[in-house]
Amino acid sequence: MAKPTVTVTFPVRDYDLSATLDSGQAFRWQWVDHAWVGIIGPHWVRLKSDAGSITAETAEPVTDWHWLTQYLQLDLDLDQVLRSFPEDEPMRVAVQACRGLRLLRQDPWECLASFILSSTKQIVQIRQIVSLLCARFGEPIPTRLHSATVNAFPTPLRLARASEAELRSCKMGFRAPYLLATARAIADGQFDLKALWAHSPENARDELMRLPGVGRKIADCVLLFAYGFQSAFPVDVWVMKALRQLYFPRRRPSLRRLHRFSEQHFGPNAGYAQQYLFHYMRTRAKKLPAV
DNA sequence: GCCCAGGTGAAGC
DNA sequence: GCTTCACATGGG
Repeated sequence: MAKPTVTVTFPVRDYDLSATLDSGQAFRWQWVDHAWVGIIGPHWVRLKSDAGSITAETAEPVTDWHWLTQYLQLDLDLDQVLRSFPEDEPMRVAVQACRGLRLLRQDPWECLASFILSSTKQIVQIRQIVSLLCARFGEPIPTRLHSATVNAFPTPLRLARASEAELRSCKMGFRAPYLLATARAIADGQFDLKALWAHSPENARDELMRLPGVGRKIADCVLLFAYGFQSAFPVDVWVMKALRQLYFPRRRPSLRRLHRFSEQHFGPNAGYAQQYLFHYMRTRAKKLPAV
């Protein structure tokens, strides 16, 4: 067993850390003094990225870094994923625009709760809501920051004990009853997030969609960003725009049609392709406000 | 003021 | 099956 340390460096290839942590998968990462600062489970962590490596710094000595390598998916062969994409012009452009973008492997509960809060919200606002929720209900955890206290993501049990009004005070509006009911279902043991690991993607999706406030899109996000079902293909407003503009320029296909198209067209790593399309559309929109 | 945001659920056909 | 609407809140 390795000696406990507070820092570690991993060699990486084709890993765009900023694109990955800032692409609307996770909502707690902050860019502070040329580094990404965030919370993974009970760990506060600061990440710096160089040409061929990622360096992590924690608050307390660590022997087993699996929680981090798993979260960042450092063992994934990105080339193999990119090679599985369809060879068409839209995918070439999207990959070229953000090569090195990765999918994270997040905690299912945090991912589920965060995306329940995401509906018809901009990413900056989702961040704000999640931040308020953690500050108000999350357990304090050790940090190397002197300026602020840092909290873990609140447990289902803690949120289950909250009132709807308390949740609404975190600016989540009409999403409050959904989050509360979902937290209670999980805290009660009526719903078992761990059991989903054994399911097929389709069954796991059906299960997730039984939860209040969880429809097809949010279920697909959880399948993709937490459970690692890489065929899951969340279709939000940006991906819908991407598919319509890039693949159906002068028609207006239904959402159902787009789902069928995504299943047939993008292959076993469709979810990865989706994230490239999503990020491409968003960054392009930022650079070219007219389009 | 307006329109939009990593949507969902209920109600109407 | 589909379409329409309400639902809070804040950014541009």
